[in-house]
Amino acid sequence: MRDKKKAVRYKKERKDASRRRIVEAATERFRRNGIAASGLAGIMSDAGLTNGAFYSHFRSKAELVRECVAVSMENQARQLREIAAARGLEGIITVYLSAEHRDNPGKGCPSAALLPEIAREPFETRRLYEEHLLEVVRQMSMAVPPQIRDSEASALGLFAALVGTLQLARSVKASEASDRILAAGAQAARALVLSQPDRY
Amino acid sequence: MRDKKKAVRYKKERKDASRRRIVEAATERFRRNGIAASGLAGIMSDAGLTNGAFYSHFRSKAELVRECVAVSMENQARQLREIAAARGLEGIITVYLSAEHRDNPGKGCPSAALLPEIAREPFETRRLYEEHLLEVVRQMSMAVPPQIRDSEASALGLFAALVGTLQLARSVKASEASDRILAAGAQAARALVLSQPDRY
Amino acid sequence: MRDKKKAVRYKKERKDASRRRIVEAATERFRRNGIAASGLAGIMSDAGLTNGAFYSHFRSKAELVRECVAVSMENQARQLREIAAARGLEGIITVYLSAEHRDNPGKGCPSAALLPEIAREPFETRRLYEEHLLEVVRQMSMAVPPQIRDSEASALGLFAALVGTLQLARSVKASEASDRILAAGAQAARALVLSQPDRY
Amino acid sequence: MRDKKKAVRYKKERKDASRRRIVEAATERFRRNGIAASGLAGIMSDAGLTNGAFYSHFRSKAELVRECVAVSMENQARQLREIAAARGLEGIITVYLSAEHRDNPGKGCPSAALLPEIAREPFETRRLYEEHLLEVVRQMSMAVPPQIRDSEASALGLFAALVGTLQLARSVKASEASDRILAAGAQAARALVLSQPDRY
DNA sequence: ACGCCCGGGACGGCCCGTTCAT
DNA sequence: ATGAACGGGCCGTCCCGGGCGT
Repeated sequence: MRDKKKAVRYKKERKDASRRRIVEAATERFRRNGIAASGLAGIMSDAGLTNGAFYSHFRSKAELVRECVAVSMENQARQLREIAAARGLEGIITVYLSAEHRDNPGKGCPSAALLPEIAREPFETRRLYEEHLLEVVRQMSMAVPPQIRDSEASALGLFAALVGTLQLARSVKASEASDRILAAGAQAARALVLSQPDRY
Repeated sequence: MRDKKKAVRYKKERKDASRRRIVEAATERFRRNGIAASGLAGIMSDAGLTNGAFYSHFRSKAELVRECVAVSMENQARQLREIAAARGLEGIITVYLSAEHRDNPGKGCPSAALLPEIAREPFETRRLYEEHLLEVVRQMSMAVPPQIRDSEASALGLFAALVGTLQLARSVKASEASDRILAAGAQAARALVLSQPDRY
Repeated sequence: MRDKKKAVRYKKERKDASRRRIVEAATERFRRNGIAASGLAGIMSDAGLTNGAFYSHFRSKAELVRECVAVSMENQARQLREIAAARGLEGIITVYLSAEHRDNPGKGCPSAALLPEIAREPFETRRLYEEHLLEVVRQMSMAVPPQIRDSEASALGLFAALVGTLQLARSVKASEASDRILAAGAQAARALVLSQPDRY
Repeated sequence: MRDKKKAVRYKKERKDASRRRIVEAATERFRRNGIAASGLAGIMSDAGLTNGAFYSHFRSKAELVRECVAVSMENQARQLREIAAARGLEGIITVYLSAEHRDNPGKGCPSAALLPEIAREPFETRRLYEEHLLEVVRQMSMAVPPQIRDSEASALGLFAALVGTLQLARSVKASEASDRILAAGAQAARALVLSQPDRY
């Protein structure tokens, strides 16, 4: 009995390795090229597999999308918690609105890369997104200075500003305006949540 | 001779009317369903034309996208100017973050509906977007209270916050969280640009 | 106005020619290889077109199947009427159970080639088949000798015997048993409907 | 040594049991959905096994098809013999053309369900089918009344009529015409082989 | 050595953006 | 302006092979 479990476990780990590679490749492609524009064949190829293997891991592309949303949002929540612990909201703003983040959408914030597409996904995907979004916001809200009353609302406003700023910066990339947008967004973000005792 | 000119002129007007209908239909569809997910056949059908007529108006779908970006951004700039003149930034925030705007992406802000897709478009489209974005921001910046020093940066930060907030609200639409997001975004937006008496 | 109609009419004829070629190619392939085993690409290729042209003629493969059922059954009804007029039921039996018919399913009776698949098709296809089947049987029943009381039932029984016999002969083809089956089937068919005065 | 043999024997029995379950599941699916439309995955699932186990039992789907043809035809021959022994040809006609047989193709006559597909199979499958068909016909021919001279030809004609009738009835199933077809086919079948007193 | 199931290609129907004769 | 036609891509499913483990 224990042997069987072990064996199953071992095989499961092998399969999970493939599954993880698929999810990683898909998350990268989705954020870089969009969901609709990312074909399964290309994703599977990135994962070192062929398209025929896809359906032993996922029932449909929609299921893969849900998995990618869940995984990438969880990763983001974890990263935000770490940055917040080390450098506070200032660190989050700096990292989020960095040129590196702007120039690598494939590895960056899923919200900045996918929000309009997520809004058009079926309910189940949106519900999943909301769940993880609230967790992301919660991580940020815990770093909001105590003198700001509604920390969750503040974190939400901050996150929205970050997402919007990054998208704007990406849409005008290859121009100096992009850096100005990042700077303006960072200034606005700081104004929103950094302690400004003279205002209270 | 004059008659001929007149006839040509007349025909040109008819053609322009068709072109305008195509752009209107496409703008609506792009904002509602996304660019990649909007087929030319459906757009042309909405415009009361058939498939084949498209290429006498545009060289490619990419060119249509550019035209739609330009036209919808111009419309937005005009609307913002009018709202700003009548009700100031407060009016802009209220209208932009209204439930009506959230629930009708097809008639709303092109940036909120399309930014991640625009970011993946070729350079020329992004250049065009930047041009119109700056005009939109300029309209808003003119309504920024004078005591705020860098009015353009403020307007940029405000616009980014509005766009991000609306996208978040749409991605969890039909959830009670959506209204909370709109409220939090509006609060943040007001904090960014509205008069703050204690600062005087 | 008349010119326009003419032009439209002319174009319609061109389109109908393509459509007819598609239906002919599909009917041939369906009867030869079965419906499920016949891909649209091969059918379109037979029709001298590429797969992309299919959907300007039919909304789906199912619609093509219906069209093929209707057309091939109509053809069969017409052929049976002609043979019956010239040579009576004896001619029908001889032609239907000929080696040529057995060896060319692609050009032969759709019922013999497709009945089990038709039985698994959606209702609309089966309804269509029934409609045309009754017409086929009616053509045969008109040639049933008057001394047989229920001519429609007799024609039905005859048609069933012909279909079953042809299918059996095809399933053992490449063996002398096939000819014996055709002969036995023909004998049975004649026993069913040819005038046997001593029995009444 | 003897133990080993026993173990081998035991294992062989287990393997044979698996094989039998596969054949049963496949026979059911083939007759219900057709050969081409029945996937191995579904068949193996019905048999309580997984996809990959298939190829330790059969070299290919075609081999499974042959096995299914052989087994189901043998079963049919046995059933026909039993019915003939108890109730003669009248019993065979009644049972074969019953509503129950029409409505349960998955458990019924393989010829009625599969003949056109069998006709398209490679030579070896058709040879196998012929072999078993002749046995089926022999069982029926033994019940043909002695006053009919060529009992095998009569049985062949009868079987063809039964098969054709059942297929027609199935192709218009859920229509009132279906029962009429069964009745007409039964009448024809009886006319072919049952005692005709006025001939004595 | 039977069974599990991941994986490989190929192809299925359908739809896309684009062209061109009318 | 029409819409048939093109060619290629989409997601999904097929049959089959083979490495691993009981």
